Amino acid sequence: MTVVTRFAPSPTGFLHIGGVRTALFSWLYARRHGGRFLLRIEDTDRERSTEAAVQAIFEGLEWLGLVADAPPVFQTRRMARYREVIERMLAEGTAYRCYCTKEELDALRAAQMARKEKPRYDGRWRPEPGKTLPPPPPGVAPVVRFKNPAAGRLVVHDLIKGAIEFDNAELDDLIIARADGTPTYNFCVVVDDMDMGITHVIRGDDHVNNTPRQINILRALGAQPPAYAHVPMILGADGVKLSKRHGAVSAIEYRALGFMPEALLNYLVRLGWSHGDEEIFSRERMIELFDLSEVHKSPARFDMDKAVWVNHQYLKTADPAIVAPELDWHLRRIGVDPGQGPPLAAVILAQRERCKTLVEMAEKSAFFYVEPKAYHDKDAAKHLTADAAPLLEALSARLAALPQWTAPALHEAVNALAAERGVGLNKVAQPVRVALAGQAISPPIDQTLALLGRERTLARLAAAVKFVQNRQN
RNA sequence: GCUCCUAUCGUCUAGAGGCCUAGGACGGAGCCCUCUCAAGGCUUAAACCCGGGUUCGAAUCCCGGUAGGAGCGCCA
Repeated sequence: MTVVTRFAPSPTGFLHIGGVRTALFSWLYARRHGGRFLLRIEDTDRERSTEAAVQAIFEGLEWLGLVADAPPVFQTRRMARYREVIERMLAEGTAYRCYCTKEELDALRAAQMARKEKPRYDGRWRPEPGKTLPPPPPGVAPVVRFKNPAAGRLVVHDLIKGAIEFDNAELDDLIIARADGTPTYNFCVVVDDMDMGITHVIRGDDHVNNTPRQINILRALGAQPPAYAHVPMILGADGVKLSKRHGAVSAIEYRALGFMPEALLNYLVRLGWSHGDEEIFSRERMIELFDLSEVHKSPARFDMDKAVWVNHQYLKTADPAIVAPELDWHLRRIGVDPGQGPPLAAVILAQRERCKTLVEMAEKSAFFYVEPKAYHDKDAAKHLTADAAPLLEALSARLAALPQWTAPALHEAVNALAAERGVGLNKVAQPVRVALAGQAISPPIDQTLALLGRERTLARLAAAVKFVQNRQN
């Protein structure tokens, strides 16, 4: 049997990071078993679903590389099919019409709560042998309810949580079609999973309580229920359900925060899953090792510090050709055109040890492409001093005459100057840093010079000398 | 209230009855290295929710508490 998994978000907002993790698990499981991963847009809630949200889902999944193996299924385009199945169930007696009004139902619920019972439909329109139903009241459009088995137990063999038992008596007759004829969530899910040939439903564990109902509907339809795996949700740092007030919850926000897609995936896969002491997993390695049976049953908290650490591991080791497009995106985002200046790959190699995120890398690398707006106050005060000016001038003259503009030659030139003047290397390097980068932070000075190029270097050294002189007057 | 789920350092986790004096990672503290910022190396503090049982032996199995979470919609 070929494994078929699916990710089924509802387009009512952004692509939630918790959703990304279940999508990742579904994707990995399919890949691991040579199966197929499908995408389904659950847009039956016309009120809240938006086209923008659909686009956000596509965009997020594409950035992360969690691509489906077939075009997405939209539930709103399957209404005819749902109606057909409802008619069939009505005809077969596994569903029935219920003429209760919302007001009646609200009153029922309130009464049950007052009696400290679990609120549930009392079955007043449920047909039973020997039971006489009241005549349908005029003017009430009926809903359709599923006729759930009244007795017996049902056990869900969850691939993550193990056996979970439910009493059918606990499950009431849920509505599968509204008064206006449109189908409801639990019903659509069942029909879609059946029609799409889903073999493994991997979803958030807020759905465990829906599972026995869905299995019962599937059985009523004569279909073989898929295997289920309910993954625990992701909590914020404070242990409360991850929400907007925790900062970034939308997957795409992590791009803006400076994450590499592979790093985000790596961090996410380690939340609730592990393989011994390994921390870093390439896509291939995840696919090779991932297994639902090793997914934790308990929820995990999102730890931004660790996520950033993982990101740094990727920046440090990834092929610069992979990082370059992302850095390009971030530089342009802050108004820097990396077209004129050193190749991005070379800058990445020089910067990646000291940058944990692409935001940081872009900020620290902008000076290779544009003039620093101003000197960092404290750094200028400390390093662009009267003592430093002559050193900058001397270095400038030396560099202007340097035959080879290469890191080793530049290294030699700077060292020689410091030695001749009898000062430590830092006495030269630090003022040069501020002159070139605007602040006392940059890659090793020889690399910085090599990347910046002769023309820009000489111009900025001259400007720094002028800056010192102006301040003295 | 009812149903269902969960429980190892601050956080993510290893742990399948003796290998546990509970291991790793992030973060913290300290030291070393060093032209800045980093990176790196070394050292260190830090946890089995509680109570019963089973067993020669329990973080691991069972029961009961406690705490947290999810669900109980003509939402998905």
